Amino acid sequence: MAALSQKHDVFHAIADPTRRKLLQLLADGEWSVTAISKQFPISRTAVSKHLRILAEAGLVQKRKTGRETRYRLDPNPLCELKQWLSFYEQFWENKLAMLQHYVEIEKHVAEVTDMNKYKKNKQ
Amino acid sequence: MAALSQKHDVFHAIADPTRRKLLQLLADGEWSVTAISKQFPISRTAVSKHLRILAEAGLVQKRKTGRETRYRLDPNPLCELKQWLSFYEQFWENKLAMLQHYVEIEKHVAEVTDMNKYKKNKQ
DNA sequence: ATTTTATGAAACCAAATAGTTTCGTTTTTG
DNA sequence: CAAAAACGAAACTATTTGGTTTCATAAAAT
Repeated sequence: MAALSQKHDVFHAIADPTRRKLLQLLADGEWSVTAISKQFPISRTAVSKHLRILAEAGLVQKRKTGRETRYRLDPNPLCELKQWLSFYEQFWENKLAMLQHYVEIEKHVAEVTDMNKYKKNKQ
Repeated sequence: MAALSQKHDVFHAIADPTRRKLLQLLADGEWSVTAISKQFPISRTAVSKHLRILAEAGLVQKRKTGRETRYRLDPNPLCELKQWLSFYEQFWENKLAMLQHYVEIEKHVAEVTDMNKYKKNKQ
């Protein structure tokens, strides 16, 4: 269900370093294609194609405003990645003491997950 | 040390669905190339090449025993992925609304850093 | 000693990737 | 209206990818 076998999934989308940089940039807000392109050493068309791939993976959303097309981050598909990762965390959490910081996050997640059992709808 | 810019990084390694299945299989223990190949519809040589890519990314380790080469999971490089992901977790509050508690810290950082350009994208 | 098994290297191939340049369309600006 | 700006589609190219088959080598089994 989460693993819809579309042409461009999240794993593929984030495999490219340029696309990861695009995501990082778009975390900052909404940008037009030209504005984005100025931050990269490749052509506008190349950037545009990367954005299309990110959009197909659901990682960005586009909005037309006049002659501009603006893109913004949509991080939701990264949940699939997180789920995938979570499976492997059991294998490393005992090994790596150096990840103190991120292990802390895990603790939080674990606590929250436990809280699910008696959660009150807060929305 | 984790972020060595080698030819096959973690992001690239896990982009391929076959390689993800390999990792999943190897989570189960140590397997010889032939044993692994029997679980896949592709040739042994193809599996072998995938394993090499995984090994270059540090995600599996190999051990020769007699004429066999056995591979096993090494999840440590996934930490880089986790770190990458952790940056974006602040943005997907819909899915992990319950993490608000923790995310508050991150939001503070984000606001201070990006005060000028911060835009709220409600949907 | 011979054969079988396990494996990687090499050569090859089709398709996908990441990039380019060119061109047409739409919207804004002068 | 005419020119410029913003963009995507299309055609083209070089490289990478994921797969194959073939072959050589080392270890195990007969």
